[in-house]
Amino acid sequence: MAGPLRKTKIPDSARAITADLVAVLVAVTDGQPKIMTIANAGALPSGPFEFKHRSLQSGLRAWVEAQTGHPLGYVEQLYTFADRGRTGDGSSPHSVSISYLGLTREDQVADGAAAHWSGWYDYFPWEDHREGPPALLAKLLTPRLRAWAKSAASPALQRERWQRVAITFGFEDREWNEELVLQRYELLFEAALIPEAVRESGNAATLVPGRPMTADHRRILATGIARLRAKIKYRPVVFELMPAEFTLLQLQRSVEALAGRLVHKQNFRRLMEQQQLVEETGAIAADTVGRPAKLFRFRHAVLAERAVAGTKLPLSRT
Amino acid sequence: MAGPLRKTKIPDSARAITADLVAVLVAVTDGQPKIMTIANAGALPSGPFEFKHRSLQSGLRAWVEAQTGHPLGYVEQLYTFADRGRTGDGSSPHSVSISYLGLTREDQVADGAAAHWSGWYDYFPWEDHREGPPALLAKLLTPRLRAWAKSAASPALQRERWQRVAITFGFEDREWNEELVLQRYELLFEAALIPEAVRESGNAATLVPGRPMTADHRRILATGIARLRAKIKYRPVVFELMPAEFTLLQLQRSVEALAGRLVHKQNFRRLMEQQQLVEETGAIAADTVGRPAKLFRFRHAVLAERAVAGTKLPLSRT
DNA sequence: CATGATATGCTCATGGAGAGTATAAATGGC
DNA sequence: GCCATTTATACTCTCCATGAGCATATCATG
Repeated sequence: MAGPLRKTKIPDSARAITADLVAVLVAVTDGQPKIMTIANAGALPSGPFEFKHRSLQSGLRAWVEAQTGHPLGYVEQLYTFADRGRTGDGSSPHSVSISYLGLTREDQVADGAAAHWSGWYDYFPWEDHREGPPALLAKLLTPRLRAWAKSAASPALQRERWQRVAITFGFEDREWNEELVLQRYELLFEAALIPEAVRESGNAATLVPGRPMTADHRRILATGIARLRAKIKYRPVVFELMPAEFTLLQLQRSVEALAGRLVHKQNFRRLMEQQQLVEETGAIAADTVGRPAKLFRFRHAVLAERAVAGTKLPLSRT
Repeated sequence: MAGPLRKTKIPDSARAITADLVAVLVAVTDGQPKIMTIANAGALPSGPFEFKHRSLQSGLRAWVEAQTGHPLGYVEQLYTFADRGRTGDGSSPHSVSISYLGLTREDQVADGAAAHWSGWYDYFPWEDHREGPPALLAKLLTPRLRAWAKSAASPALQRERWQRVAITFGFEDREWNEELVLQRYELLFEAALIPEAVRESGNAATLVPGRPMTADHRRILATGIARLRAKIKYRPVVFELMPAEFTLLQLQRSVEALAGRLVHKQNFRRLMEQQQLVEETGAIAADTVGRPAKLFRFRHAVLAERAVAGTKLPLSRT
C-alpha cells in the first residue's frame, strides 16, 4: 500500500500470496455450545482455498456438507486477517486468512475425521454467566487486570486502562455485556494474560485460565462468538442449531447457551409467540419430568414474510 | 476446498493468488452523501495489497491519510470477495478483493490525485427516499420487476419472486427498509436490470437508471451503504463525517443523507440530548435564516464511558 | 395423595418511541 | 413598525414493548 490506491503495474508474480479458509462451526448439544476443532482441540478447522468453486462461501459450504452429510444451515463471513508469514522474516509466504461462521448440529457430523466438538467455554471460561458471574472473574481476572492497569506509565493512563477494563468486563456495577467477547479477549491479550500473547510461555501461574489455540484461532473464535451473540437478537438463526422439533424450554436453553446468560422464561415465550417464529406440531414431548411440553417447529415462512431488521432512528412518517 | 479442511501439502506455488484492497470512502457535503471514485467515477479506489504494514487495516489507513492529509476517522472491514480471474478461463490469475468502509470529510482531501467525489445516489437512485419514494420506483422499477416475476417457470415461483420483490422494495404497503441496499441491488442484478448483469450491454432501454461501475464495485458500494445505514443506528459514527462544530439540524441532515429518509426533528434532538452524544460549544451559528442555532460538538467522552450495544433478549436479572 | 417439576396464562408498572402542539428568536418585505 | 417566513426549542400525550412477578395447569414419583 505504498503507491496510490489504484491499478498499478506491479507484476502479479511479485505480489503472490496464499489464501486460507478458517471455519467457526457451532453446534449446541444438551445446552452446551460447541465448536468443531482439530489438532487435539487446539485449532479451528482450516485449509487452503482453491478456486474450484464459484465463491468462497459455496466452497466452505460444500466442504462442510461433505463432512457432515447434511446441509449447512447458515454460513456467514466473519473477517479476513493478513499474516506476514509464520516466521515473520519473509522466509515463508504471506497469506490471508478468511474466516467463516457456520451453524450445524453435532449429531449430523459423520465420524472418522480428526475433527472433534469442544465446548466453547473451555476457551473462554469467563464468558459463561448462566450461573451468575464465574468465580474466576473476581478471583483471578479482576486482580490481574487491576495490576495491569496500575502498571501504566502515568496516573491518567492508569485510570484510562481501568475504565476500559471496567466497561468491557462489567466491573463496578456496570452491566455485563455479553457481546463484547472480542474486546475482552483483546484486552486480556494486551495485558499479556493469555498464553498466545507471551511467546516464552513462562510463568503460567500469572496467566488466566482458558485453553489456548494455535496462531490467532482463539481470536477468530472470539469474533465468531461475538457475532453470533449479536445475531440471535435480531435474526432467527438459533433454529439452525435445533432439531426439527423441540420444546420451548429446549429452545430457550440453546439461546442461553449462546448468550451465556439466562433469559426470563415467560417473556421469552411471549416473544416467540408474538413474533410468530414457531408453530405447534401437535405432538407432545416424551421423556420429560413435570408437565409435558408441546413440541414446536420453526416457521420457515417468516424468512420469506419478513425482512427482519430493526430501526432505531426517530423516523418521520409524513 | 476439495480435500479436508486442514493443513495439506499442496505446494504454495500451486495455489498462489493476488490480493487487492477496495475502499468505500464516504463523506457528506451539503447534505449529500458522497463516495470517493476513480476512473471517471466508474470505479472505487483500489490497489494491490502489499505486506509493508502490520495489518490490512493499518495499510488502508496509512494510504488514505497520506492522500487526505487528515486522520481517517473510522475504518471497518466490509467483505472479502473471490474473483476467478478477469476472463474466467484461467488465463489471468485468481484474486481476492478485501473491501473496507472508511469515513472522512470531503474538504480534507488533497487535490491532485485522479480521485473525485461522486454522490452515491447517482449509483442507486432508488435509494433516496428523503422526498418520498422516488418517481422511478413506481414508474420503472415496479413494472420491470413485475415482468421479471411473471417470467418465472411456474405460478408458485412467480408468487415467490414477487413476494421477494415486495419485501425488499417495500411494495404493497409494506414498509420501506432502508437497510436492504444490498438485497435490492442483488435482486435487480438477478433480474438482469443492471448493466453489470448483462454482458452484451444491449437494449439499455429495458434496464434501470443508475450509473454502473467496473467489475463488482457497485455491489461493494451497496455493501458499504447497507453497513453504514445499519451502523448509524447504534454507534455514534456520524460524527466522523461532521466538522468539529455543527448545529443539530446539520447533524440531522447528515443522518438523513445516509439513511435516505427523513427523521422527526424533535425526537431526534431528544435522542441526542438523553444519550448525551453532544455538548454545546457556547457559540451560535452564523449565516442562517430563522432563529439562530446553537453550535454543538461531539462528546468524545462517550466513546470511553459506554460500550454501546443493545440487547433484545428477554433477560433475567435474578 | 402430597410433592416437586415443568408448562402456561395473566397482570402490572415502567419507559422509550412516535407524533403533534405551542412558543421563541431571528430575517426580509412592505 | 408590522407581518410573513423560517428555524430553534420546549412540552405533552398516547401506545406499546419490556421487565417482572403471581397464579394455575399438568404431569411423574415416592
